[in-house]
Amino acid sequence: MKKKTHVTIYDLAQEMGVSPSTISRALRGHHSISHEKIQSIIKLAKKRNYIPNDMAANLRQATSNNIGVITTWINRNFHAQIISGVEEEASNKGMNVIILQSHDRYKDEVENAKALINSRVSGLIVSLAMETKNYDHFTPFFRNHIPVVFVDRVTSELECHKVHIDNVKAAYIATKHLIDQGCTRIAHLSGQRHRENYKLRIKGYSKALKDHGLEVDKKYIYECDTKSAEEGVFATQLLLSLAKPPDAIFCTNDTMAVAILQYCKKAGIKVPQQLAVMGFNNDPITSIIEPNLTTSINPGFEMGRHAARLILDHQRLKWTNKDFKNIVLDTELIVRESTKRK
Amino acid sequence: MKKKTHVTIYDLAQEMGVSPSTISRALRGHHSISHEKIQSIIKLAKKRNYIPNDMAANLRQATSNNIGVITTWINRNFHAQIISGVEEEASNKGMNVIILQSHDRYKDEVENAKALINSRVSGLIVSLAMETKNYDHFTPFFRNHIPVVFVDRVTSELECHKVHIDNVKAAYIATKHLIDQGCTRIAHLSGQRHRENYKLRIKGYSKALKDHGLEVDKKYIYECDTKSAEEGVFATQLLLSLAKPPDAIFCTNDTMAVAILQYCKKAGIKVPQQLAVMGFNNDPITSIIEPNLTTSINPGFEMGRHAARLILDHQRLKWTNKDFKNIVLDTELIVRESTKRK
DNA sequence: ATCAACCACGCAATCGATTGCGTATTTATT
DNA sequence: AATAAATACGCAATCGATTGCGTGGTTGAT
Repeated sequence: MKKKTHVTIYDLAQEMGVSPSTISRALRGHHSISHEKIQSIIKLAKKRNYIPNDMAANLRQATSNNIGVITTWINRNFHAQIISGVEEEASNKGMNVIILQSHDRYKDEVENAKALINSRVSGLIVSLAMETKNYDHFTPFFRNHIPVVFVDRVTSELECHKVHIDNVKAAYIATKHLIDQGCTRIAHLSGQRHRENYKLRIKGYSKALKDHGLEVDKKYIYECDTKSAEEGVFATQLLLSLAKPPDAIFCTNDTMAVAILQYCKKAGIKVPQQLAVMGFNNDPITSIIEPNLTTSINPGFEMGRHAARLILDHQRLKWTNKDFKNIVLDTELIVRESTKRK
Repeated sequence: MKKKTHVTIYDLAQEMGVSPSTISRALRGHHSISHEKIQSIIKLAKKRNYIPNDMAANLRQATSNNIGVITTWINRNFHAQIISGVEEEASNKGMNVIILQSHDRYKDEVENAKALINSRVSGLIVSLAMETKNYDHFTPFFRNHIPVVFVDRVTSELECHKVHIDNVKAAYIATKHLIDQGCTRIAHLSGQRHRENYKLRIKGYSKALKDHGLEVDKKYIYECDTKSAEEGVFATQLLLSLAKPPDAIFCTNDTMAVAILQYCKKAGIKVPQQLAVMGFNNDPITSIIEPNLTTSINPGFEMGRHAARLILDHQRLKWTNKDFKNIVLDTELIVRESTKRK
């Protein structure tokens, strides 16, 4: 006995005594099908529990209704925000979102890219892994005219859509705030410099120092690997053991900054008097930790929405591979107690 | 001019002078193709940047290599953990994860279910929306033998795979802890009772009270709608304005508990002496807020892994629709300062 | 020498929906 | 009245990979 499978338009066609084309057209409301026929076909489809097979349709149309997302860690607030934004924008246009995580590893990112191109996503949204220095795994997308959007973790080595913040400016403003509070030995816990975000933040940080007559001391810049709580504390201990320990630490994420605050509490270091601490991203924890953490808004959710919209627009408006959008979103410094010295 | 599209096995076949079948078999390492031919085909495929079209393969094989996930809010820590677990387990078996959020709305959940059945996911993982009381939108999955796994937010109205914790026990242990600390008027901020998790927690809470000679006062049980920070504070204010205000509040999530701690600080209410506060889920914030929040571990990541594994096993072992697994994971009470009265 | 068992591969159908082109019947236009 | 245009639908190819069945050619066993 043949295994019973899903009901198809052929089944409906046979039962109605019309052709499959008519069923297909009726179900999509094609104008050349009479109104009554459309109604009765819809009725029959419901009755027979007909379920359209998107795969078949997509194959035929050489498209797909899903957007691929490669992120580093889904369970980090900032990235969850991005995904949430993408999903929100995509799903109300009938698009599905396929999510893969790279765990900040190059190898995983390559695997993910391969999986997504194989499944013929109609667009790709990527937040680059920390490790990634080579971008060849994205060329199949370009070659096949599949739009790629980088969010937050972008690269200037590739020409394509980008959604990010002005990292130089954000870091400059953050650093300037510390200077304004009277800090003179400001350290910076950054990410690895080859990842542009961090390079740019170092740039903004450095520029702010120079602009205000402070020298940039390399010993004060620590390039983190994982940017984990542990690493933040480790780096802080290292910095505080210097001959001239810093009187402020500007962290490139909130996780480290919060960990430092906790460490300071244990170690009896007064924040912000002895050490001003500043984070980045505006995670929910920043307004819960005591003292509250000064940080900068990094609009993950909005980034996600914009990224998804770019994919959608790329399709809809049939952009060529030259119409690359570069969307720069606003950030904002949120001043809280961890840096208020005055 | 014909628009240039992806390279297919037909293109490769033509160039090699063999049939498409041979290409297909070679690429999948079929034994009936000679070893040298396999090698040269692989080489050619690489040279021509051949990209397999999973959609075509899936269509033919009446399967798909993606798992659908319907969650409530991606950007809530607990749910992000679940998704992360699913992705982790799925992706190293070559499966992709499609994520949709219901925002705790019934209507969205129905839409999501429809989208996922249309895209022919090979399995569905669901954490039910708060609003959902009717489960008919899942019957297409059952009818088509697509495995469905409920995680955390399960329902007893449907027979299928489930991954959750023992909510009665967890709530019992939590409540007992408060009793042990000398609390006698223990309130409970719950979710809507029709969602089983919350009903069961209310049950465990009530049982603990009764078992220890305390009466269950309905005024002390508040069923939250959104379980947001605001709602938590609102409910607390309500409870504290009672003739006999509670001396402990057991919240069904950490968000509310943390908000209450913050409120208490402002309002000058001493925690835990005047009011003991307890959360649920063990979000990262719980160990950051001061005083640290007592809570219960809710193993989201592990739940996600188990759920994905069930889908995978269901496929691999060709389970029938009767082999339903009910996985109950361990929880653990994490006692911290917010309830330590002794 | 003979029959079985492989080996290496091709043919053509198949998965389910879409769509360009063609046809036959009406309706509208001038 | 004659041509144009719209209506209502069917035929068959198509998207790209998979696979049951079939066919010659080898190898091995008895």
